[in-house]
Amino acid sequence: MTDAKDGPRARKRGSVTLKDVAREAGVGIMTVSRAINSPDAVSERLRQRVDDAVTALGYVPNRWAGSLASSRSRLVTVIVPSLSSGVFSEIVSAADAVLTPHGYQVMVSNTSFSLDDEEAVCRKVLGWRPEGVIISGIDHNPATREMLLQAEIPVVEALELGDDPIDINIGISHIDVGRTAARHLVERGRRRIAFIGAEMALDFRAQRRRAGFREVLAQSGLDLVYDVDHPGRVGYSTGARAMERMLASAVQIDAVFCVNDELAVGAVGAALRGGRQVPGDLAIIGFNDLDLSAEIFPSLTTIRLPRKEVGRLAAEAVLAGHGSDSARKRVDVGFELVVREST
Amino acid sequence: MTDAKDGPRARKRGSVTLKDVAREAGVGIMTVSRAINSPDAVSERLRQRVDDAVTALGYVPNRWAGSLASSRSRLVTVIVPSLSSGVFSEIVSAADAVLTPHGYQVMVSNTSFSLDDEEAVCRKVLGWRPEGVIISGIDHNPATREMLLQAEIPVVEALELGDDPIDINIGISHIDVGRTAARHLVERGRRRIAFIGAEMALDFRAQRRRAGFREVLAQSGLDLVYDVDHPGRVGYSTGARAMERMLASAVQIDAVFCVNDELAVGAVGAALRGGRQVPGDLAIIGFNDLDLSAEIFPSLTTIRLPRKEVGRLAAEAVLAGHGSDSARKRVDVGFELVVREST
DNA sequence: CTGAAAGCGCTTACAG
DNA sequence: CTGAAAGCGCTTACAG
Repeated sequence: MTDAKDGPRARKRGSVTLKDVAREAGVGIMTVSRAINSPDAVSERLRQRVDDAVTALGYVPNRWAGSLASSRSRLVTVIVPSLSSGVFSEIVSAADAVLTPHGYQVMVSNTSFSLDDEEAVCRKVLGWRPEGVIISGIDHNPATREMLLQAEIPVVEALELGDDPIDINIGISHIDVGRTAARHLVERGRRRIAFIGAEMALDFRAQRRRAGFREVLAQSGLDLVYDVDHPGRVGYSTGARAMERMLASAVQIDAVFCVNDELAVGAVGAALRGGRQVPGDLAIIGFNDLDLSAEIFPSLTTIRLPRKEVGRLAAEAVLAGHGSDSARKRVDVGFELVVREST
Repeated sequence: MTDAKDGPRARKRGSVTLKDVAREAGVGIMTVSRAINSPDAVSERLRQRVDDAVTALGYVPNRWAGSLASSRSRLVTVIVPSLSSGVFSEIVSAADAVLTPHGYQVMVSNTSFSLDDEEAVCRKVLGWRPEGVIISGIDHNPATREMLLQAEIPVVEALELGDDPIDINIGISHIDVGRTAARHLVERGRRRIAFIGAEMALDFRAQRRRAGFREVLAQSGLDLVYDVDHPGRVGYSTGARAMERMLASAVQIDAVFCVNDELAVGAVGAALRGGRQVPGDLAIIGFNDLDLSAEIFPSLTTIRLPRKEVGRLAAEAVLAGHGSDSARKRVDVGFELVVREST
């Protein structure tokens, strides 16, 4: 209420504009604009006068106006399924580390693993006219694909490789991850093998890891003796609760593939607390290779997706523009089985 | 090069504007604007025609133009020391959860724990004219304070309580956290007490936890028998390496305060791997109560800062506008000692 | 309920 | 090296 009569719509008080700086410095607004954006194109004397005026007034250029006039937003959007998972924040962090030095601002949005939310989020962020989009995975609503295509900006689908990328695609085969996990457990002589997942219905990459896992088990004449999509969100506690329930069941089990490391770390804790030896009684393997996974005791065998590299490459692809260089449109960053103490 | 002669500056091809939609629908641009922003103010028939045109053309309103014209950005900036730490991403996530439903977009920036980077980041993000800023901690360069003050928007300093907040302040006393940790170890009968930190020089909150810790030890006639600011970034592996080094030293130690849970979890792993009993030989206490901390074995005693509540309250404070209600300008969310197996 | 005018704060050309 | 004009794509406020 304090600004009720400050003029039409209480015109952003305090908001210093180019015109104010120009008046203060006694020059035209173009000189101010130049002094700020290409200092070399302005005489030393004027540049100094402008700088003083900018400082005196506390001028901060308005990016909306700048973007609108120049058709350049210097914005890159990163769309991830979850903001709180360490996995995705590392990708954002890696992308940010390459984009920020180039003057770009990263804008993060999350989809909560829902394709419909993804579509809504996508529509919303395109309104900010980003110069590139990094989006998780290859599964999208048709409308989402269409929007992204129409935007005519570099679009990177990250984390998983698909057959029909929108533009650029950087990731790995999650089916192969599952296969690799299964091979490892089978080679270790495990036969009574379980699977622990959570939020499986929404996580297509997790579904494919599970599918690859079962495929290889089947080749060895095995099937999952225990297979659970535990209620609750992916996280350490869900992994622990799932393991507790599994231990309480009558089923004999000698190995578990947890669909990611968060579940696996929780499962290891619960197994130990339940008096089981890991890997003696129970081998446990995860996916992601969180920083943590090497440091718990016993340390966790897992499969490492080079997350930071994905973030970095995705950002570089955005900087490079559309994936016109066809060789770079699809990058398999590969994954690595990291054998540690838990198997 | 493909768009070299598409007109002046290859005028964003593909970019559909309000005018295009208006032409398609056979109405004025104001009707389109209204049909989109306040559908109730437009006749059913026209609204339908506009909707059809929007869909047909794949129109996405340009937020730069909208923000510029309306002086509303619907943007809230969150400035954190690190993007990859789970602690900060949880705060961002909690803030996002309350802001998104209100039509706001959260923009995250990180300072790498540097006050100078913070100042630069601040200057940069204010150019996007956010309607609110949530910033970590109470330690800022004078220029940063000045900028934030001038912006005349709600500013929330989060995570720690200070004497002279810029605007709104939501957090806890980190000195008290340190005191609480010390009291707990002393009450448990520990006497040969160590401290493990990392990146201490840049982390003022961590410094104050350490100060409070030492203060209470001194009251019991004790001092740290081992005190390390381990090289490397805060993280699980740094905690593990610090513990390994400590175990290799000649000093007798029966308890450790790790300045945060990431270090503490790594330290627990390394202690176990080094053949120590936790808490038998060594009690370990951390700070933060990561989701993980309750699930490792032995589970970690720690001090819980209600991070999600901080994020939520900060976002709500931004929505409520300036902290004019003085009772709400300073919120002590409190912390809680969570005693578990590691002590 | 609908629309033509003016303007948000910049940058892009274009003149000097 | 410097500046006045035009315009980016919207919304506000004012008429009908």
